Amino acid sequence: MKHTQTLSVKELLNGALAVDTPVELNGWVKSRRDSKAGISFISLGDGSCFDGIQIVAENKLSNYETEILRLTKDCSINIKGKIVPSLGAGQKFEIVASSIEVIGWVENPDTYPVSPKRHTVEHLREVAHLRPRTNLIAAATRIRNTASFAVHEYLQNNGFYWIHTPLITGADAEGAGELFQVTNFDLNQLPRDAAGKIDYKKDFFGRETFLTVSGQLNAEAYCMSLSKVYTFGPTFRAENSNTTRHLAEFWMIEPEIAFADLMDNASLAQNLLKHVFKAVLNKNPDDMAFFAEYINKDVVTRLTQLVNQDFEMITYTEAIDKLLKSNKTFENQVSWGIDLASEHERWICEELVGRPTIVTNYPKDIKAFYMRQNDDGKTVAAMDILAPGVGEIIGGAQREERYDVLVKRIKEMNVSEETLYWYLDLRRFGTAKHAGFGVGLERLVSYITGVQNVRDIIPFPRTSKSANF
RNA sequence: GCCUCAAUAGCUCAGACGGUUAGAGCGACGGACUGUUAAUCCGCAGGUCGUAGGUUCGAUUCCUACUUGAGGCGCCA
Repeated sequence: MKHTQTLSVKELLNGALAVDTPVELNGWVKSRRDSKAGISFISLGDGSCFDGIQIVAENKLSNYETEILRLTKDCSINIKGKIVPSLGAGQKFEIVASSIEVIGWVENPDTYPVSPKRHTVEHLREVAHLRPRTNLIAAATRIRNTASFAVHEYLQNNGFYWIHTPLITGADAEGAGELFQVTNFDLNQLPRDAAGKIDYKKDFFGRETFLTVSGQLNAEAYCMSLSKVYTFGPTFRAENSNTTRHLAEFWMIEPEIAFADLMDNASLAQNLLKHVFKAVLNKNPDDMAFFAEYINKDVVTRLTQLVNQDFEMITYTEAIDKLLKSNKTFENQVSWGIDLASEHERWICEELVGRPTIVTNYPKDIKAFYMRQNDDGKTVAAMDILAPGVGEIIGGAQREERYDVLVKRIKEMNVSEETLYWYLDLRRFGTAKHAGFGVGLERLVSYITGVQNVRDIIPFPRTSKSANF
């Protein structure tokens, strides 16, 4: 039976144990400072929170000369000692060690890729298995966790059911981007039919299949029974996108609400985002302070303001009007009917509005087949939420619930009616107006933290020509 | 997919009309000092200048191709 408790750094720093209580803890050395007076200070981290706890190691420890003085960043150690009020500034509590056991040394600290200095994110991506040991990636990871949990929390508290939609899909016609094909064919010996075409009847699923680009269509089926549903999982796009805001594999949150229109949709999106912002501000103040100090000084103030402020709403037509009157020259010419280019979106949310902006009612010709046609015959009930610095973090719409209108759109836009028969069935049997949207988790966390590249928000980024680790 | 830029020490970067021994900061290592906090100060080691060709008496420097990385655009979340 152990006499001591093993606690996390977070618990200890929060004062979970009374002074003088014996304690045991495990973690990794963040830094070590020696005094020739015969005392070393080890900052120990275990990832439970941003800060490390200070370990005081005196030279009377049996392995002081042989081991303690050789500790470098990220050596793993076990400490037994007791918690005491700190004599130094900077922390309330510290641990006086009665024993320190080295669990794992760091080989060749001179070439260790995450040495105790600032590194570029580009370098850290090349050592993605070691980068969680940096303050930057650890903080982003904790915030990603808070944001994810807060999404579930908000939706669950508001009557939504989490639907586990499939990752493998036969629907290749969602128009949301290029797909990764899923097959167990031997690619060197593809079975052919009489016409010489690849015979997918012989493939695992007996048809062509792909990784999903969105759970939306499947979620809509469940929405037409459970009323308020959402998906939250990985999504795949085989676009050869080379930007700071695209990944081939990313996580998306897609709520879908029945008997709801575009305004209900926008309101849900806004409340969901505000809840997530609030949760991060409450649960990760230390991590956010780090981003404010090293990445973008505005990240905390802007989130704080947003929590208490409604997002700006503007129609596409109004946006075009403002762009035309802006007296600014854009690379891409502005006229009603164009798809907004990045420079236009940036101008709208960064310069015109200065905070996240909901743009609604886009021309139907630049949007997906399932979006509900407005009475003007020219626009659809779509919405994008644009965030300064990141661009589109949410895309959504009220869905076309009228069978005839939907069929007409499918034909006009050359979408495969055959593979979508089941989707059309939803309009034939008890259809109802409904709406939903997709939030890119990485873009959301990128906006929250100010970290510019989504490759640094997801643990192991997958992009074109890059799937290491 | 298109365009642009980059590749020199473990990391971040300088550098040279093409010409002996290629520099700095950080990190590592050694020392001084200190209840220290990204400590401070002193010192030491560390390089096939991305790969393959070409031009040249001579290329890390110029040219070409390739590889890798980054950024912008498009597509979107």
